Amino acid sequence: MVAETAAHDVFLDIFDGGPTQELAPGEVLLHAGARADHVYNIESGMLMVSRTGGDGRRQVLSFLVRDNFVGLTATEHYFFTVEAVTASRVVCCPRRVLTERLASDGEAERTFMNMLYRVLEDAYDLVYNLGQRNAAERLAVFLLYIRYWKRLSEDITDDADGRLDKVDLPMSREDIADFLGLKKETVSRSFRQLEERRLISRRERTGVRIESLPELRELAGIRDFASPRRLASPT
Amino acid sequence: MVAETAAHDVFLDIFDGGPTQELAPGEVLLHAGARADHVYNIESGMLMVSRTGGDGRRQVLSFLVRDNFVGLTATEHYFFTVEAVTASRVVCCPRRVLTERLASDGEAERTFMNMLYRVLEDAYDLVYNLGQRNAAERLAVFLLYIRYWKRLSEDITDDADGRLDKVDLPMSREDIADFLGLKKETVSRSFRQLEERRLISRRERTGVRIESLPELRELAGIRDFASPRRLASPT
DNA sequence: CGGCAATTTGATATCCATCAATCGGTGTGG
DNA sequence: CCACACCGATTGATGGATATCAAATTGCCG
Repeated sequence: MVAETAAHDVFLDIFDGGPTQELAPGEVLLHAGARADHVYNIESGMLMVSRTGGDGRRQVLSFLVRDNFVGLTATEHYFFTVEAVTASRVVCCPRRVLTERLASDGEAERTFMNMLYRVLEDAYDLVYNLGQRNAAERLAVFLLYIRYWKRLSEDITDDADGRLDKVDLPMSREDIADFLGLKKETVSRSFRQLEERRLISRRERTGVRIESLPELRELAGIRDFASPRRLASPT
Repeated sequence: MVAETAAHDVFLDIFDGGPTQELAPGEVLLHAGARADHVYNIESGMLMVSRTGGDGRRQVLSFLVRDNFVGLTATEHYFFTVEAVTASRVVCCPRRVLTERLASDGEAERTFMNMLYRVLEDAYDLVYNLGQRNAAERLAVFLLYIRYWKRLSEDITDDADGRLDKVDLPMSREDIADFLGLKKETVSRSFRQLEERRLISRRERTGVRIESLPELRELAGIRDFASPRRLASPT
């Protein structure tokens, strides 16, 4: 895990001293179809990547946190829309700078490619989740996913005091629904179901406490997430 | 498109003279979890990439045809299982050879990375399909997907004689179901539904003729597939 | 405290899964 | 060449999970 961070740092310096941008909740950082001129790194907050069909149906593809990349694409245009879930700060870097860095630095390029592989594995995790699991199982996977991110973005290695079992869900029920391929009412009912089975408890709007991690994992059918770090997301 | 093929050829030569392997329908080329020692290129036939959960649920992640890569992974082990759908022939190459080639040849590495991006876009297409569309829509997308592959693998650029509208589905209904997150009975009923709406007609087990491409596209909610080529698939 | 938006809860409808036959093609042996 | 058996696909009947529509509640912010 530490090695992973170090590897990532190999080219994080392209953002050093770059202009930062503050985003309010709901603010859009970049639109699907716009020219892909820049890449961003997240300094704080949470962003959301989504794709909306011609008929308005929206699929949320991922949630991004600190040190995740935004704006990666092989083409001239962004494929997805990225917006802020919570107040966030991002650093900007011309896409050309990243490109040139990768072209001139073999180690950076290999590291970057490993990042892409991880993102791909995440995408396939989501495919499995949507294709094979029911509503409660999808929500269980989602909670473990968020918990995992929290560990990473807060650099928690030891969880003796159980901080990891209190996860915060700043996104709306509808955002969660669009991520899990469900409707918001079904998400609500699935929360209640997990609560009645004593796997979680809730406080206020966004707070969830994991009461039984083993049972939640069993429901999710997951030992743990395979990828040691989720670093990038193309758009 | 031509440029794309040329770009691909940049490192296809690593397979030159390599040992080939014949696969019978249903034969497994590589297992999830096995050591990732080799990569393969498909010379003929069709393969299928899938992932099976601890409880036996299976998600098919993609179907692969000529010149698709098999066995790509960032880790020491394959993540997915790859098996033959039809009788197939693959060429083998030690993974190290590919790695070294990419490390020493910047152009090859960039080309390879673009392949990865395309695979990622495919994966997100599938996410949208599973998360947001109903059974008939998913099947419509699948048919267009197969049709698109056929165009690529047979190098059809002009379709004056309508060959593209006759697509062949060599995989079983269950394979299709596991790809689309449905059950085989639902796939059957969805075929019938498309037939009753006169969007397709069927001959024998595997033959489908697209009777109204515009209407099929409208149902799928797709103008066309964005990626000019689908080249690789990690495992 | 009051009002608004998000969430939850409730009632019902729809779609897909499940279970159970039947069909149909394919291959085999008489 | 035909009869039969087998296996995948289709069709039918029913059940269950999620969507939809509507109302009540909660939390949030002025």
